[in-house]
Amino acid sequence: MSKEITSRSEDYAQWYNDLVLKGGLADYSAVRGCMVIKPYGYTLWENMQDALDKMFKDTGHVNAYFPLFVPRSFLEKEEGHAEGFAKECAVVTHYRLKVNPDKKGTLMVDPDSKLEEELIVRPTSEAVIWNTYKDWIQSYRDLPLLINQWANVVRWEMRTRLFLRTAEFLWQEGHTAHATSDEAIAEAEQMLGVYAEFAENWMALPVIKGVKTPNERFAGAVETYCIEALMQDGKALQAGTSHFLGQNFAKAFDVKFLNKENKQEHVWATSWGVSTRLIGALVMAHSDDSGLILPPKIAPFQVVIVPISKGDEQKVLIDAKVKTIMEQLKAAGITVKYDNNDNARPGWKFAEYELKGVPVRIAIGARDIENNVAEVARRDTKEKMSMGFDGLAVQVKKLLDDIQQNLYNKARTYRDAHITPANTWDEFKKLLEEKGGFVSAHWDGTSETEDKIKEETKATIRCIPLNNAREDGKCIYSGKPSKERVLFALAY
RNA sequence: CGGGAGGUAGUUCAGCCCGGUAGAACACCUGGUUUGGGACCAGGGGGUCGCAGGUUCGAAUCCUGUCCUCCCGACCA
Repeated sequence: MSKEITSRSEDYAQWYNDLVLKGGLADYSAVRGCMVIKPYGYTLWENMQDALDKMFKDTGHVNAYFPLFVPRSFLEKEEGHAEGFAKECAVVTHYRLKVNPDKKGTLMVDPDSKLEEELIVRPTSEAVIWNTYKDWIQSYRDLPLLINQWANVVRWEMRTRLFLRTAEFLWQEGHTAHATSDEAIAEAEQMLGVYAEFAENWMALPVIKGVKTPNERFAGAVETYCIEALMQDGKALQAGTSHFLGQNFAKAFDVKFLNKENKQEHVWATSWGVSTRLIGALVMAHSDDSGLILPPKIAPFQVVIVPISKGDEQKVLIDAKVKTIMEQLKAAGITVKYDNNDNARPGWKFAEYELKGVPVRIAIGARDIENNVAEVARRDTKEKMSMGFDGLAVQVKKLLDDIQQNLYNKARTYRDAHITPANTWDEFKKLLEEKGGFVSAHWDGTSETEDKIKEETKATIRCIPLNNAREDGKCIYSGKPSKERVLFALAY
């Protein structure tokens, strides 16, 4: 099998696919638009889940699970929401198959099993959840309701890409209900902060926090907050969103509570989510032409040990030495894999674990045992160093921290170098075409202008950064007055 | 959903134009030699040629339909 990775500079799309496939994260599947997440990729996702889940719980949330199917009538209730998702829903219309009488050995939909009301495979769970919340919320004492669910959702996209846009994907969706608007807005902002912290501290992925323009807003939301990341090809990727839903869903599903003054009020809502798309972001942000580079904090395993042995006697010696090293590393909280598979030689394994992005590789041969050192290689810089066996865990721990920090710094430097102000329309177009990245420019605040710019350049407003500096200027396109700059970019 | 390319062994692909017994490399299995950056020798196993029709004495190859994948576009809270 070819293990060569397409060069990033030659064909970015192919480079990305190679990374995912050859890095062992996922495979294409025989089912339209869906993918198989392999154990290595799923372990990565589990590590991400663990970190996020802890952050959710630390901010007072609990997990629950709601049904996969949404009756059509539920989805219809919030109009904007319904329209936004209508075009990409998988619909269950029948509940039974039967043997095809005209053709033995094949099955057909039993026409007698037609459902009176279609069931939609959830593209998101607001509808089902708000229908439930109606029964759970009666008084202000029931609020706030802070619930998250880990689930799969289905969106029938026309064109799919591994992790970035698949027909079915895994995610978490938080759905909260509050007594006041302020409290709900604070919740939406808090969760955006959680996402940003996760992206930066765990994934080593610098992100920009901001709000979406009305055009890019979630269907049914009053305000959509987002974190935007920059990929190595200069395109932006929406990495997570948090929505202030106002009272839209409360009104659509008639969710009211009795306040302290004994008056009925509609509750205020938020929803927020991140998905396996984050894995795509990770892949595109940190990898090189040798393969993936995974941040130590979420890597499926942080260290791989490769033995280099000549003959069975050495093998026994090395196995014994590695055993003590592994105990040392594990005691320090480091996850480690020992690959003493006989089939592959060291050189093959070196290349393989580089493809998989394992942060640190330790090679140990008889020579090393004699000298009381191990050869330690870091994936991010490919630098090799010698480390004594004594206190190895402490040094490796330090190295892992260093790699985590270095990945962030590198991505941050690249990102910061790719936020460029543009003051004229020509400059704006030139920047998008030649340099890529975020272009910071004045915008007159209208959807019409936003649409026109998209039509002419394919660039969209990624976000209006939070805490944006006020600055008087003129719209890059229409020349009308503007009070602040917004970030444009080509996006995934 | 439009345009393009494809689907043949576990993987990557050749064979198709011009119909005539199913191929290569890598991977896998056995034995041996090896092991510090993708080892070598010898032997071996493995494919209803995506699926369904049609043409033909005969179809991986020609025709029609269909499903799936990739790339570009449209679409994408």
